[in-house]
Amino acid sequence: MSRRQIKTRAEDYSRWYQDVIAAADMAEHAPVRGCMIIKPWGYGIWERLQRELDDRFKETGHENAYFPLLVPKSLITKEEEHVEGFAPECAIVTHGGDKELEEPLYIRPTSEAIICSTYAKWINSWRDLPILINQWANVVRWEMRPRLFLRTLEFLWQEGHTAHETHDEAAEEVRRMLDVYADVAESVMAVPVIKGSKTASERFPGAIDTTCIEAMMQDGKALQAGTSHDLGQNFAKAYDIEFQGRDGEMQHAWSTSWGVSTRLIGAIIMTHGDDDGIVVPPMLAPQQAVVVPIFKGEEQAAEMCADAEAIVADLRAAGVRAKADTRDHLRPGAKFFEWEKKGVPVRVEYGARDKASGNAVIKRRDTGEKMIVPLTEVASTIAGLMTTIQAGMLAKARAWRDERTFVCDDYDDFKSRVGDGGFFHMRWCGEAACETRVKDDTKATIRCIPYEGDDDPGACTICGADATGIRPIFARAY
RNA sequence: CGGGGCGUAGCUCAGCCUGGCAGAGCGCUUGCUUCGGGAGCAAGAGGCCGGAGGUUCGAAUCCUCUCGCCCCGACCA
Repeated sequence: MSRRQIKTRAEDYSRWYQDVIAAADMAEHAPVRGCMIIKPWGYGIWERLQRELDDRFKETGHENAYFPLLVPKSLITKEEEHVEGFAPECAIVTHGGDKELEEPLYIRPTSEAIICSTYAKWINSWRDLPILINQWANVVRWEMRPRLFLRTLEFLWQEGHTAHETHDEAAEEVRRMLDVYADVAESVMAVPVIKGSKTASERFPGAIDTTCIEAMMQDGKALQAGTSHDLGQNFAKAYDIEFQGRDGEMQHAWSTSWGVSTRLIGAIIMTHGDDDGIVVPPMLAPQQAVVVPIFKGEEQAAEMCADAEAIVADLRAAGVRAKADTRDHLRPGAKFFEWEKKGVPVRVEYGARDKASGNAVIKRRDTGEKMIVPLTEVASTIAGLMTTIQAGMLAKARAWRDERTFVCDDYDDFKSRVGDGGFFHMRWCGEAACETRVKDDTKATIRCIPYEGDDDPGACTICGADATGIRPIFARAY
């Protein structure tokens, strides 16, 4: 029957993840450990995602710019916490041509250093603020355990860097961009997320507040899908971003930074994929519909392929990204499997039988549902399906997550269950000691303290001391 | 960095223990037949057996060194 190339999720989740990427032809390992070659199907998804993000950045008043890859060591080391946080994972260039450099150059692990030091030159007056800039870039972090898309040494991302006159403005920016991320995650990627703040121990090095969106993967583990940082005046002080205020006094600017990366593709895979491959949400699918003509012999091939192209033209006119798979060295079944592994939202089958009846067969990737539709209605049906599927995927993912989200008041119960995955809302006294204890006991961490929820004061589930506010989410994470 | 495993065809691997012509499946090329869920047959192409050194008449196989990768643990978008 079917020749399975993909381990099932139940057999080996981690293997499934890798198999799915290979089967969908999205990416492969590069010669350098931890580096990734992103192939057209994977990159196509990234391009769609970039566009959705970039449009929203522009709508919220940001402009794109580009800062260099190489950063002098002296600049990197200015912000103390920042250095400590990133130094262990920096790649450093020591030679230029055949000469050893006098000052080593860091390959950016993130661009606060180069951007903030530049802002210092750009900003003199309160009239120069705010500065709202984003850049699309690659960064390098020498990670120990790479995984395609989720954690690679080099990855693609965007990083927004803004500077403001007041802390209120900066804080507003931090939340505005977090909202943008949450919107893209849910309405574009169909990945439900929870917005919240990190605890001190999980904060970006140098930030006073790190906000994040957290998603739950199908194995119940959490994935940080985006972050937006309130940097306070820490970087302004380290990099001398000073301006003369409305009152004539010199003061330090308030800065923010925020980013999402190609990791989001990993989130899509682990949120929507099934044992047959990935399932790409319609808004991100490089092809939303593929028409497979079915034919016998050369004459019929020409005829059915022409008809298939006509269906594609209808689909495009209806705003659907579509193509016909007219390759003649593959039989229809092989094509069906190929596009299924790639996660194309809808497949159209069209052969002599359909031609005779004036219909086409439509198959949904997300539900597997097959329907027979009159030719004249194929384009409009599929155009409608795009929104149906998109919404269905989000609803399904949300239901999955909610089923694995628990309110827990018994630490022993938590310890015995957290290994199976899921989000656990427990009361927390706010002490780092309790976080550490949870991590030592279970490898789980506080993923975030959500913004939405009810204050629920009581006893800290871990130590029994007083706990106030919204319950944090404890979970194992990627 | 600790523990474990692996480097042989594009891919997955067998062969190694016990030294003696370089192998299989998949993929690829060509042809014919096929074509509504991963096609069949036939003929082909494809190799510095990770690298270096050693033992030997002879090394993919034995020995030494080296490089690289994968998996499991300590860091992370």
